[in-house]
Order: sequence, then C-alpha cells, then structure tokens
Amino acid sequence: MQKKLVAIVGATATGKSDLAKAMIKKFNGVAISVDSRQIYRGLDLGTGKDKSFPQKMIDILDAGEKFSVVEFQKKVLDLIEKTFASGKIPFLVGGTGFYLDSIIFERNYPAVAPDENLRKCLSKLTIKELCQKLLQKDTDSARRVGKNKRRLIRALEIIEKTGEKVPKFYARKFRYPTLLLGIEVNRDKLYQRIDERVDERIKLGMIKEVRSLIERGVSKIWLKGLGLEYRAITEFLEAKNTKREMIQGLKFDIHAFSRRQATWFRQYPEIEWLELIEYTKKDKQQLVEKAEEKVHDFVKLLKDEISKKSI
RNA sequence: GCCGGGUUAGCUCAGUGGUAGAGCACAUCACUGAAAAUGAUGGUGUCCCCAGUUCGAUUCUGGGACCCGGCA
Repeated sequence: MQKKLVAIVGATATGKSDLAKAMIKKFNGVAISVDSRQIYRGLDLGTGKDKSFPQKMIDILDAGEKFSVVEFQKKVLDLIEKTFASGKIPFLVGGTGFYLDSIIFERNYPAVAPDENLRKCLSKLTIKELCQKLLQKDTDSARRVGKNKRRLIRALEIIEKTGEKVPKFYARKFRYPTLLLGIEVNRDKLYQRIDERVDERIKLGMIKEVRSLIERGVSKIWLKGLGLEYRAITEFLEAKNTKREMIQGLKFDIHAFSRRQATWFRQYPEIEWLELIEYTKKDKQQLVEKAEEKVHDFVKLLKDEISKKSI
C-alpha cells in the first residue's frame, strides 16, 4: 500500500468537517482532526465539534491541560502510520495551520521543552529589554522574531537551554505524497456565515457550556488563553461587557481569525482550491463531487507511478 | 413653538484659523514545543449645506437642514 495523505484545509466555517465526513465515507478513510482546540473534552459548542462521524484527535485531553505541536506531531504521525498499515487513507481536517505543518512537512522542532518558570521570569521584562537580550545572543533570530513577546521568550528559552543560537529550518519537504484540498468562500459570505453560526451556538447554550466549565474548576485564565469563544464568554461572565457587545466583539474576532487562517494557507502553492459559492445543499454537494474527483485522480496517479517503477 | 446640545472615517467619538486624528471595523503580512495564541504593517474622509469675515475656514459669524434632550 502506497503511503498517501489528503488534507482538507480552509478558514473556519467553510465546511471542512462536512467535506471530510463525505470523503471518508467515499474512500474508506480515517479522519484526523487538525484543530488545537477540539482536542479538549467538554469544549464542544465553542469549538464547533462535529461528533456525527468518527474523527481522531478529538476529545483526547481534559480542559486545562497543556499541549503543543510536538505532542500533536508525535501522536498524529503514529496514527498515520497505523492508518497506512490498515490500508486506509488518512484525511487530515482542520484549520490549525501550525499543527498541519508539523505533519505534512518534515519538521523537527528544537528539542527544548517549554519551561514555565523561565517563561514567567522572562515575561516580566519589557519587549525592548527582551529584544536587546536576544539581539546580543542571536541577531538572526532577533530579526526574525521582531517585537513579538511570546516568540522573543521562546527564542531566549532555546538559547538558554541549548547554549546555541536558534536553528533555522525553512525546509518545505513533504513527508508523504500529499493532496492539499482547500475550501474557499467569498469573504462577505464567510463573515455572514460566521455571524450566523455564533448566533446559533449562543442559542444552543454556548454560554452555559463555558459557565459549567468554570463551575467544574477549569481555570479562567486558561479559558481566556484559548481565544475567541472561550475568551469572549469568560470575560462576559466576569461582567466585563454586555451580552450584545460580547457577541459583536466575538464575531469580529472570528473574522480576523479567518483572515489569519487565509494568510497561513496562502503559503502553500500546492493547495487545490475548491470554491463553495453558496451555503446551499446543492453547492455543498457539488463541492463534494469536485473533491472526490481530485482525490480519485491523486490516488490513481500514485498507483500509475508505482506500476511504472515496477516495470 | 421656545431653550439647550449635536452633525468630523463604515461605527463611536476627539480636535484645530493653515483641508485632520483615536478606538473598533476593514485589508495585508509574519508565525520553528502557547497557534482559536502572539505580533507587525496599511488605507480610509465633499470635517451637514449656503453665505459672510479672512491671504486662508472643518474651526469664527449669520441663515438653513437634520438629529437628541428639556419646557410648552
């Protein structure tokens, strides 16, 4: 069995899950979620989790636990190998570009585990001070990192632990033959869909979900660190603003998030973009058909290559 | 009808006698163990209309329109 990978990417609310659901059915695939927030149990409405079909990498941690790309990478690479062994195709689905990179490309992250104490200590310094500190030790990475406090701290953490400069690896070598399918939706329509979805989920009890997490003892700081729904609602529950303001602010935040995702995915020239014109059953079905074609061609192409080689 | 207050960016509003700003929105970019995180960058305008004063008015004066209060 030839190793091959399909990834379904796109901004939030473009319909990745629906497409994945149809694809794994059609191709007898295994869906693997690439979503940094759906890995947590109990974060359902706020993450838009779809439990109507089997997905790996969902509900694997308790709320409040720490996680990182490296752990994600380890788990998913293992899962992928198992999937290959069973003769199936893994379908990666999700919008966390950073995590996706760790799987589709050969990436090795610096072997320096996060050190909370060191981070806490460094975060007391101002950005200016951190910049100067990094500049002294590693001008290249200082230039790359800019004024981003988190990344300044991480760079210093690596230098501190390894005693060496931050390694750079911009290699973009695919780990396996990979088909990247991207779903594209017109901006205005996407924003509209995002807004509708927020309203729907509020009605379904998204605020209650967050409240009960807090009641169960999940840290508010941790919840706010998740961003978007969990941050907005936690702050609302702390009575920082009105419900109306919270909802509008959340919608804007998700718009911005979807833009950041779009920026991320634009990095990949290999993506085969499929456009969803309208959020109608008909257009969604058409999207599924187009995607099926692409996957079909991809699988066939690989088989042809193998048979050529064996001749 | 009278008396106040207002009219400036898509929204909420600051401001100045030398044609303008903030926050949000919007747009672009970055991203090497926090990534739904964290940052960087950018454009936006008949300054309500008409006339007057002035070298020059968005700013001052007069008139008008519209909005919001209060009193009738």
